[in-house]
Formats: sequence, structure tokens, C-alpha cells
Amino acid sequence: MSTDTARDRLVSAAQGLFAAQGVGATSPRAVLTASGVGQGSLYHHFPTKHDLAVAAVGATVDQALAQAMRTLDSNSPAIERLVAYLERPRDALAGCKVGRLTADEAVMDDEGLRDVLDAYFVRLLGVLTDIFRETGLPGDVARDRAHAALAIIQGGYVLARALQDPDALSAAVRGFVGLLDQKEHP
Amino acid sequence: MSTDTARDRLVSAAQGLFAAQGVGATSPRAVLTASGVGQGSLYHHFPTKHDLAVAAVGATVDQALAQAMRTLDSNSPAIERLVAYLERPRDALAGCKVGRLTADEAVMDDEGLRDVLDAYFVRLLGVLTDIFRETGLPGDVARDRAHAALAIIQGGYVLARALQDPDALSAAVRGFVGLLDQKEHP
DNA sequence: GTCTATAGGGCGATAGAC
DNA sequence: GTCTATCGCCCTATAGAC
Repeated sequence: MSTDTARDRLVSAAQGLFAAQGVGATSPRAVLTASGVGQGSLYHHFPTKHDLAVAAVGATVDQALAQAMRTLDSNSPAIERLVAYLERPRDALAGCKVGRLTADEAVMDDEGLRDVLDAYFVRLLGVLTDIFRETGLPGDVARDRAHAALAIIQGGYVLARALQDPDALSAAVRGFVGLLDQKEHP
Repeated sequence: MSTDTARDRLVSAAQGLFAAQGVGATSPRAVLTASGVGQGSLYHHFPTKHDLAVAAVGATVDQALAQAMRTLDSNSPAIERLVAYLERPRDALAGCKVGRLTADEAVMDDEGLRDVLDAYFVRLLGVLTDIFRETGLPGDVARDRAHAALAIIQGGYVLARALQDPDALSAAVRGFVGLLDQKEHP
């Protein structure tokens, strides 16, 4: 592992705090306390909070994309890959590490961070659209369904947090998958 | 109008700022500046930020529920009421005034505010579940579809903000409504 | 009820020794 | 590269006059 340099420990600590509290609510001070490095080191590697945020959010998005691709990029039939992605176990009460950031003005006010979020969802939408196209749907319908599938996950996280009940996300996924299945079992 | 008392102006200003920036990122100072009242007045009516937040978030939830019920409570057929609710015009780029708060730790760490969010979604889920039941679905399936419908809206808001494109919400709704319709037009 | 003034503390960032 | 010390600002909240 290369996670024991000061820089890596800072990024890793920032990722954890950003996921738990958001970017705006996390102070550089909190990051350096959690990482165990000194104040000077933080500002040596990341002159401003913006720089730290870009590094940490970028790392989180890379990891989330890699994880998503593991279920979406197999060679099973399209519909199975889709359902595997939708039903993948998730920490519903924690919320989506990426999606939650859209409610954080400190993120949305920063063009660099906005671009990172944008790239994440554009990529996922592209892959999901291709999957729906493989099932024989025309392109525009496939694109709408891809938006719906992604919205189910993101909205399921919101419901789970609001209701403090992880099953709210599972229920939303079941409701959506049930609609997908009805074509095959009418 | 009764919105020209100091108290009402404070609540109204807080609602606007909370919707735009979240609760944690909005200072009582910002609220009193936006409302035009003096500092002493704020702390006279709302001794702590918590008290102000409960009043403002409560008001926002009441207004949002009333607006939702206007489309859900008509006497048109169940499926029409549902689609009318899903397709209602929304300020997608602003995000859901209520749903966005689930990403705000200042809200989730406050039991009173959590309860207000919970009540909002429980109420909407109840009404949506009843609508799906009216279409002849068994109770547990109706409940899952209600979760899915609400997740489409909440997730659509997240996608719209992440992509900076209001049509992402519309696309998610189209994708979902298309699946609902396929039973009728197979 | 509303005002001005201020307290005590955390914020983001910088200085400068080692 | 990493440390400790410190700056100036804004935060939430309180004090006390009017």
C-alpha cells in the first residue's frame, strides 16, 4: 500500500469526512486532525481547501466508478447486468458518497468539483443507456430509462436517509425492477 | 398578508436561505440580514438556531405537502393523478427543498428536524401507495412502486443538479412513466 | 420587542523555524 | 516536508439599554 505518505493520509481522511459531513461542513483543521499530520503539511500539499477537495472528491469518484463498472461490465446478458447494478448492496443510510455532494453548495459553487460530479454521472448514464439499447430499445427511450434507473438509486438513498430505513432504497429498486420484469411476465 | 411581522419575515427569509444553501451553511446572521430585522429580535423569537430551523423547515414541509396534495387529491383516475404528480413542473436545478436536507448533517443530527423530514415522506408514500392500490396492485407491490415513484423525483433532482441540466429530471420521469404505460400498450 | 455591543471560539490561511 | 504559532474573520449566542 502507498497510503502511508502524508499526502495519501490527508486525501483518505478528507474522503471519509466529506462522505460523512459534506465538503462545506468539513474544515481543513478536521482533516489534519483525523489524518494525524501537522498543519504545515496540509498547506504544503494542498495550498487551499479547494485543492484538497478536488483531490479527495476525484479519488472518491474514481473509486465509485471502478466499483460500478465491476457489476456493469461483465459479459452476462444486458438485463442481468442492469439488475445486478441496481441490487448491489449499498450503505443506504450513509447516502451516495457522490450524489450527496450535489446538495453541498461548497461543491456546486466550485467549477472544478462540479465538473467531477458531472463526469461521474455522464459516464454512468452512458453505460446504462448502452445496456438498455442492448435490450432492443430505441436510443431515446434507452436514454430515458437510464436516467430513471440512476434516479432510482439516488432517490432511494434520499428516501432511506429521510426515513432512517435502509429498506426504503431496496423497496424503490424492487418497485422499478418489477416494472422492468412485467414485459417478460405479463 | 400576515408576513410583515418580524417573526414571519425571519421564518420566510430562513426558508429561502435554507432552500438555497442548506441549514448548516446558513448562519442566523445571514437570516437576520436577509429579513431586515435586528439581531435582538431574532434571538427574542428564536433563542437558538435550532428553534429557527424547526419553524422554517416545518413551514417549508407544510407548503410542499399542500402543493403535492393539490395534484394527488383530485378526483381523476388513479393513474392520471400519479402521472400529474410525476410530471408537475419543478425547479430541477434548485433541488427539492425537502429532499436536499437529507444531505445536511446539521439537519440529520437534530432529532426534531429529522422527524419533520420523516413525516413528509411517510405522508407522500402513504398517498402514493393508495393510488397504486387503486390500480389493482396488491399492497406490498403498491408500496414498492410508491417508493420507486418518489425515488424517481428525488433522484431526478440529484441528476439535474449534477449534470446542470433540468431535463435530466424530465428524462427520469419519462423513463418511469414509459414503464408504467407499457402494461396498457404492450 | 427591538436595538447595539460584545464575548468566546472555530474558521481558512500564512509565517517562519527546523 | 514537516512542525508550532499566529493572524483576521465570521460564527452562535448573550448582555443590557431603550
